[in-house]
Amino acid sequence: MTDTAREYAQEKIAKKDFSCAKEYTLSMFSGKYKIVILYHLGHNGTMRFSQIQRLLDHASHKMLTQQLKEMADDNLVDRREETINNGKAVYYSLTDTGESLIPIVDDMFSWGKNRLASLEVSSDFN
Amino acid sequence: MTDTAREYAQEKIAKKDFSCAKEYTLSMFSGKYKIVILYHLGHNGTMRFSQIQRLLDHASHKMLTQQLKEMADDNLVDRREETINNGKAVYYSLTDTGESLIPIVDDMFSWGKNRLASLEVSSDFN
DNA sequence: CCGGATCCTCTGCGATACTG
DNA sequence: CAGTATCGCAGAGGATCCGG
Repeated sequence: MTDTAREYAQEKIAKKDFSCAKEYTLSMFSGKYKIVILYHLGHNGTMRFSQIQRLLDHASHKMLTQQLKEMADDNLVDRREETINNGKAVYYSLTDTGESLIPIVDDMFSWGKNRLASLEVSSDFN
Repeated sequence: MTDTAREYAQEKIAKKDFSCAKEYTLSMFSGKYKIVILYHLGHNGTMRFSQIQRLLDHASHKMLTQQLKEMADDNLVDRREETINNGKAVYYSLTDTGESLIPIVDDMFSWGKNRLASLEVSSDFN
């Protein structure tokens, strides 16, 4: 994102002003794809960059790198780089902090699935 | 938002394609201020437009109307309009569907508060 | 295979002004 | 008071190229 809300919360925290719980919380989630990334890492464990990219076929290379970098800065994901003979392989996994978000992420998606299911049922009457 | 993700999910659903649980779920939350609005409506009950606006002092009039309209379209909030002698008063409250999100919203914020608290502690060592 | 830098396009969103 | 319409710009984000 390089989102304004994100920067706003980070500045306050940098100044030891912790009176921004809502802004802060949102800044953890609000990035494009972040929740989906958390979800996949939570359920698949460690993944390479290219694996994540394959799962998010709408996300551009740039966006993905950006989001993952932010999440690493926020200590939600771990980034481990390995150099192979020809190139490099980068592995991402959840930190403990990232893991602690998984229940919430799961709740969000199961809420969504339920809601979609009820929409689907009521659409039978069209 | 008039967000692309939101439109994407809505189009699929309009075409009776329900294979977009993640996109759909995110499109419910991802608007600017939506989570905070949910939070306040969940904890304060029915509120007038101007009351909500006072709580979100960073949100412009335009954005608030827009977000509230989207949430009403998504059936997360109820909109009740009353005409007073001089002008009009608009009351917003959560629908049952909106209510069903409150536990998740609460979890999000309490997660954020915990996380902030631990950041605060570790900053004592600077 | 991955990430960063540059360029260029498109859009989110604020400001303003107008309706009821 | 609440919502809509128009305009304008900063910034998000895609495409592409390069460097490791």
